[in-house]
Amino acid sequence: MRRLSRTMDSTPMALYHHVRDKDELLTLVLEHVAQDLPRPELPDDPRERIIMVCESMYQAFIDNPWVVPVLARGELVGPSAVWMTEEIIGSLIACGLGHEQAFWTHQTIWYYTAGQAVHTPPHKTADSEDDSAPHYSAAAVTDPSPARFPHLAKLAGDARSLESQYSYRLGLTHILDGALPPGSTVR
Amino acid sequence: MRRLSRTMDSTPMALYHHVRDKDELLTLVLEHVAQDLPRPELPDDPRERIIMVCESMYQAFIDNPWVVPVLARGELVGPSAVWMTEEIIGSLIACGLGHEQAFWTHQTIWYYTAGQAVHTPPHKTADSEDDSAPHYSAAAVTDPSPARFPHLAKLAGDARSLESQYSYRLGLTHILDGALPPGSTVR
DNA sequence: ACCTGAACACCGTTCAAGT
DNA sequence: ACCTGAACACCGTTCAAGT
Repeated sequence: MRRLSRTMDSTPMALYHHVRDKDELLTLVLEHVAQDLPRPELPDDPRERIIMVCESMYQAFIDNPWVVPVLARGELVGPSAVWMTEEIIGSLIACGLGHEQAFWTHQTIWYYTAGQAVHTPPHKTADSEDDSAPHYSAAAVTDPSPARFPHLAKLAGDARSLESQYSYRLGLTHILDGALPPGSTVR
Repeated sequence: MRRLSRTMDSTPMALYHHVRDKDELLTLVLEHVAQDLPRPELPDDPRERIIMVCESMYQAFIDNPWVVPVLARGELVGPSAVWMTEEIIGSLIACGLGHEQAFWTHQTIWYYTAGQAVHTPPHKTADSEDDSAPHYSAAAVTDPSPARFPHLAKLAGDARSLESQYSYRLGLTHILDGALPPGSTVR
């Protein structure tokens, strides 16, 4: 609130005349973002629809990282983004799931998406400025002892390239493969 | 830091003589928590091993919710918890995955686990006290218009019971079913 | 070596007051 | 109706000083 009011050359308290709370402000911005989300043309195949909706949802989180912790508090999604939930559940049903299964699978997808979004560092913006203040940075698990952690040791070298090859889509397709009835779609 | 020092009847600055940073302190506590984690006896079947390790990982997050955002910053896991990663990747390989596939599937599981942990509200502790300060609470998607959101409308009534029936294990098994080669285990 | 006090630059929010 | 200033109760951290 203080920072925002500063960018507007105003006082913190001016904001409180338009908004009860920081929470109310966040909700309003959330809905604003939700309204601006592009609504892509979806393919006919329900499995492909799910993937496309989920990827735009994921992209929305990457573009607006602050949203994820706010949504995690469980308040609201911004009504203008509800079509995504509807679309995912509907397409899951079209893939042959029952209503309950569809709901649960949506839940799984949601957790996966939010989890990855939380762990994806926000865009390096211009004002990152490479800080160079050393702070305390813990030694990562760069070289695990091969004796105790043989598999990690084997992976250690290629960790970066492996991580870069991982994609949101990969995990999503695994979830779908595991949740959808076999043969629901050509694949 | 200030709050902690207050509970110790000390000054904020006393802490800084033992620790460079808030980050260093967090890392130390993180490692302390990691060391106290119970290490369950694991079954022989690799798929069951994965499930058991993941569930204790998930339980650890539920018990220590503050850990999740800290880990999300990507610094460190606490060396004493690395055995979990090793165990999961090893068991995935034992299920028939290649090293890369195992790494990626572990990644998927991790995102799913973190995502669900973030969304699970912390234990209602005694000091929650039901606040009763109304604040701003957004109207949830309780009754979606059946015209625009037919599936959500159908689910709306049972949302609570459906959510309560959902379990961490369900999503996890879906991921495993989708990621593991077919017939890798009896199922 | 270990701790303290004062200070700096932040937060969200309340309350009484100004136009 | 809209904005302000002073105040309260918070943050993490630095810096000079005390024992």
